[in-house]
Amino acid sequence: MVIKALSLLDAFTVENPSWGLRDLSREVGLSHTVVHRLLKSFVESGYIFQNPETKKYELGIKFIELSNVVEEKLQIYDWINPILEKVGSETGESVVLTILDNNEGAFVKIVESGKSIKFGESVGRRSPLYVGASHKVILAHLPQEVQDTIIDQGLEKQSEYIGSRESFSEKLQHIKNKGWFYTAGETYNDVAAISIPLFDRKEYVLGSLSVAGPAFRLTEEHAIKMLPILKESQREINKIFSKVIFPSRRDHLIN
Amino acid sequence: MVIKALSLLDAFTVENPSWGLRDLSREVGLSHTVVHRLLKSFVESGYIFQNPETKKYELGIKFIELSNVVEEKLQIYDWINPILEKVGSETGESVVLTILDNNEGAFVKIVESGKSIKFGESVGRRSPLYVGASHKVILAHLPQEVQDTIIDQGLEKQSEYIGSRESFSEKLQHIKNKGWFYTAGETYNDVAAISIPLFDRKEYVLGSLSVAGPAFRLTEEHAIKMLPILKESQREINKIFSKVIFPSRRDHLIN
DNA sequence: AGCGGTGGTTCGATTATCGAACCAAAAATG
DNA sequence: CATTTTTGGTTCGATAATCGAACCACCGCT
Repeated sequence: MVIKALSLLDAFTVENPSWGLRDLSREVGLSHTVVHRLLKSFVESGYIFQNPETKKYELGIKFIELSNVVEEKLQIYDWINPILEKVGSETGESVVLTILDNNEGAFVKIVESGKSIKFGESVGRRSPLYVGASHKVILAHLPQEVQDTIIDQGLEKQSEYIGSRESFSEKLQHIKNKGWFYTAGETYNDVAAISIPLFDRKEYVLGSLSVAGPAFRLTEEHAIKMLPILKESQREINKIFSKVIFPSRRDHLIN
Repeated sequence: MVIKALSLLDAFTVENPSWGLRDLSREVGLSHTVVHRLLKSFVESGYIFQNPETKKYELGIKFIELSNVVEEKLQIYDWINPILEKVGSETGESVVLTILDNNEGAFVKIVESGKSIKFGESVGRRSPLYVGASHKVILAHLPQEVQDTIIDQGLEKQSEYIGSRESFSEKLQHIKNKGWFYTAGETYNDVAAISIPLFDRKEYVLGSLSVAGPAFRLTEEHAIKMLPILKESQREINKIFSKVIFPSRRDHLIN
């Protein structure tokens, strides 16, 4: 079963990039013999590497190669990066491209600010749509029913992020009307961000563009000054995404 | 069989990033029903994306996420990139980091030159060790038996790259003695490159560092002037790779 | 209408997967 | 420092998923 095999890969994260056989089998809830056989296949194909000294397993360089295939296809290097970098140099803060994928938001590209205190997140981090400005601005532009089911999920798992259903729904409505969203110290105490949604050719939300930085530097007053450059970049990126179809799962969120 | 499933992914390259079901099944030599089921699992897990309009399959954004896990673990961003960028700015040409993986060399990082005519290759491209300067300089530092088997493979498949076994072996010996290698117009007519090998803590070859550019600009005379900066960077990268173990398959080439 | 192509599905024979029980060796444990 | 626990890894028969011929419906082209 391929899905079982692929679920192994999800265990390898920036925080936890290296796994022992038994630990991994416990993490994914499969017997260690199964995990061992799967890992052996992954190793043979070059997708997972076993450190010969520690015997621990980690992701192999094949992922660097394949990610480049995706990024070339998306023309990230040619078209999107320059825009993010422009925003970065004009604002002096970190710029984050978030993409909607299967009920979650994922950071797909981060342009770090040159300053010593920067946005500490890294590419590949996923979280539910109800946490963080960059994610909420996406959620706000999804259909009402999808918002409701995602709020339900949030109330079950991490109700501290939501509060009451009514206030959260109103907040989303408010975000949608404004077309952008600023938060300070919501997810992480010292982090502030301003986010603006991105759309595809059919005007469906696809992700968001954010400027993030330390809360003491990126005040709301300061962030609002960034709106013109954000809106300009939003238009440019929307134009790109009206031609290039982004390979993320969001069919079920739209129809 | 997971290996069969993973062999699908190898079909997705920069040149060929998008596949129809039937085309792909012919490419990998599996019945289309099998490929269909495998693709369905990949899609479900987010590793492959099906373009809803063309129905064609392509790699999903999960690969961008996982490649970031690898690169963070390797501290590519913190330590290796700055070195490559320094070489790039000092030489004004493209800089390429090639890694030895399973009888092949793979481009893992490329820093493009600012000039309009640049090195046209992209990350993820793999080729046998007997083609190109960056690969030959690796081959030259592998054990004699490994060299012989790889030369055998080359003579069978693409003897035009080798010529006679004796002259090729001598060339490799020569490269090893010099510790670097320059070529112009060998693999591609207009491309020249100078390469220097990289080693891990046990002094085994791990990859190579190259400066590449158009042959008319990157003459041998010009390339030799880059040797000091290349050797300095070689030392720095070796130092990094003596601490961080690179996740590439080369055990069988060394013992 | 007919042809050859596409993506996708069904179902019984086949074949790989699963996991308890098993090593040897390396860490903890007292 | 002998004992217990835990590690990565293997074996093999019962079991459950994979395989693929034959099958749709659909599309584009003569």
